[in-house]
Amino acid sequence: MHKRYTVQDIAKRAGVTAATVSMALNNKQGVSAETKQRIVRIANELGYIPNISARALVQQRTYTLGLFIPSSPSAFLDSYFSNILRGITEVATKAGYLVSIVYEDSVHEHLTYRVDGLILTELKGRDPYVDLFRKFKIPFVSMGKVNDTLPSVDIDTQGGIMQAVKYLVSLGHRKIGFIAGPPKYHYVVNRYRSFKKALHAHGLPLEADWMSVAPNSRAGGRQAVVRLLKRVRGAPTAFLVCTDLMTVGVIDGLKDLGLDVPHDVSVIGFDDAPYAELVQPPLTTIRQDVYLSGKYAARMLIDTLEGKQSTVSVTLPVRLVRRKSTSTANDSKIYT
Amino acid sequence: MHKRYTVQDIAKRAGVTAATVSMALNNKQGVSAETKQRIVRIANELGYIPNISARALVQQRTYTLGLFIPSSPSAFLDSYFSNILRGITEVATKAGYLVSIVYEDSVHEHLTYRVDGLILTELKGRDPYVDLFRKFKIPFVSMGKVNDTLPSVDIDTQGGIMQAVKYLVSLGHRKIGFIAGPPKYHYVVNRYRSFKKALHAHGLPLEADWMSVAPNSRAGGRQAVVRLLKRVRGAPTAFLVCTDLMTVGVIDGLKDLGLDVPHDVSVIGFDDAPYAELVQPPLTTIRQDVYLSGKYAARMLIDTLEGKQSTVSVTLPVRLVRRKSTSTANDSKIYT
DNA sequence: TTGTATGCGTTATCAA
DNA sequence: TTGATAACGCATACAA
Repeated sequence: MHKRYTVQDIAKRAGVTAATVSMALNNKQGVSAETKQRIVRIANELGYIPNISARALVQQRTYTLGLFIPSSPSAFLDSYFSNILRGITEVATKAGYLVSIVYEDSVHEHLTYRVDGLILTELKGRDPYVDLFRKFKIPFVSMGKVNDTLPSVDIDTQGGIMQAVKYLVSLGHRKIGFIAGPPKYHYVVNRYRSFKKALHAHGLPLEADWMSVAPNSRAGGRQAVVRLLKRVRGAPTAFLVCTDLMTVGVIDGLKDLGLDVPHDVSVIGFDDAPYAELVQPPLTTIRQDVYLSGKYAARMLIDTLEGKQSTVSVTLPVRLVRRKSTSTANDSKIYT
Repeated sequence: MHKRYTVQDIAKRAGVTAATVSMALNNKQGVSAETKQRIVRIANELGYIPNISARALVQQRTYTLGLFIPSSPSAFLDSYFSNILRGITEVATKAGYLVSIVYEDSVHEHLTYRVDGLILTELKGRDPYVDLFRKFKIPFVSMGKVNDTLPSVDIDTQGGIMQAVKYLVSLGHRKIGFIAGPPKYHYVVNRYRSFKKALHAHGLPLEADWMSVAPNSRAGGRQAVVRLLKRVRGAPTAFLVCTDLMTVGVIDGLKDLGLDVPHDVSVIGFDDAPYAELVQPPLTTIRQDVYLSGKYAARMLIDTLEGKQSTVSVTLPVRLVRRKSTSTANDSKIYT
């Protein structure tokens, strides 16, 4: 690249000093309109770009946001991170921030001097990192609520699951089971709790037997539903499943047992992953807009970094997408 | 965070000067073993972490790698970026580098002072950015070969497609068509060229009519195959498709025409996207290891940044994954 | 083998 | 409203 101009270069040409240039370019008060105009013009002509490192050094800030990702993210298979990253990066860029990836393994190296704040994903129940970040006083926003005091971007899990259960009830289902992922994750227990509330709201029974836990994977879903149906009599005619990924496995498992989706059993997933409409049958699922979540998270984090008043938490809407994995209740087959 | 120690702090405690500390910590020659040992010990005790901004300022380097992503990446639906990012970040972190995301829209802001080098994805035919980066003298490694002189990490497209065609031939197919994505992308023309070569190697005819171009999307695949089969007589019994995503659409389109995959027509995809084994039928496809590609790219870029001898390009193997979208040739239906 | 001096480019403080 | 000066933390050239 040709030459990298500095405030000095601009100062010289504008017949002022570097300090004035700095003030002018940063819209500080105390610079006359004319000189400011002149300085800005010269800066543009020269294609001046400030040296972030120098600014960072004096201001003790890096102007970069970190996206914190657990080492073995369970959501890696789908496009969760692509989307969240796009949302974050879009608003961060506009605000002059860079977005960096921080993996669990390397938190310590990056904690100091590399990022001004973090956006946290896939938090676990008692997450040691939350404590670490608080101790280090590094600002963060969590994707998914941790507790009521910590800043977070959450989705309306409750509302989404309420829609799903309501829809199942409208199809005649009264016995609804739940297939859960690992309960160490916040989002998993949130989804389960919401499920319980939704059942209650509809006056439906909650049978402990109708719940099954497994890893968040296709194999997990399969295994969970097979185990459940083998041990239970008077089984559910419908299942709410923790994630779309597990839902695919649940459909496998049902098929193993000679049960057809949606003819014999209805299933509803969560997330609306890209493959949700690709699989057979296309999944009825609760869609969340991860891209939008990313934008909110970045906005909130940047606001707090810049000392602006920021909402401590937002809850974004979700909506039920009706596809082919659900139909009217049909007890005949299950009861044999 | 408690206190951030500097080289000064260490120097004071070690009874030496900051310069010596710097040299010791960076393994430069000219520091006695004892003092070096002492300095290192103190640094560890204090939990010293160097201030990257200060270092960057003096060395004119940022110690961050940029992953350059087009604004509307066609591969966004699948986990391409998640995987590549993971590969890049793993090796970058170990080498002390941070990885940042650079979107097309914001290249200019980030070009200077924010990244030391770039890893390029989804390059187009005459990519203006390549010229820009060369003009700015910013080192880069491209995912997918641009030309013979520019550093790149590529996959053995030729080998993979050869395997695929060979497999189809072994199943009795002699009339093989090709469904292509937008020819502005390098990878698309690479795949098509390899296809032509593979046909030639097996003495198979290449009919211009058996090729169809469409956007890299599910709808694109569907549309491409339907158009092709409507205008052509004596149609192919098998298709090679540019991406798994389009392959899903091709299967849709075939079904529209009353054709079953794999009974009537065989199809082979490319990439082995996460959903490749989730769809019906599970796709036979050419698998590439994007994660590994990311690791190589990061390694190469860091080597060049640090002045080490680096390979200008590597070609990683791919392999044919046989699933259910292919079977023995069956002309009966098509010919009616 | 170690110390001294200097500069990287910016912002901030204070004086003019 | 502007200028002079210092400081951020580190690395390096050169002197001791």
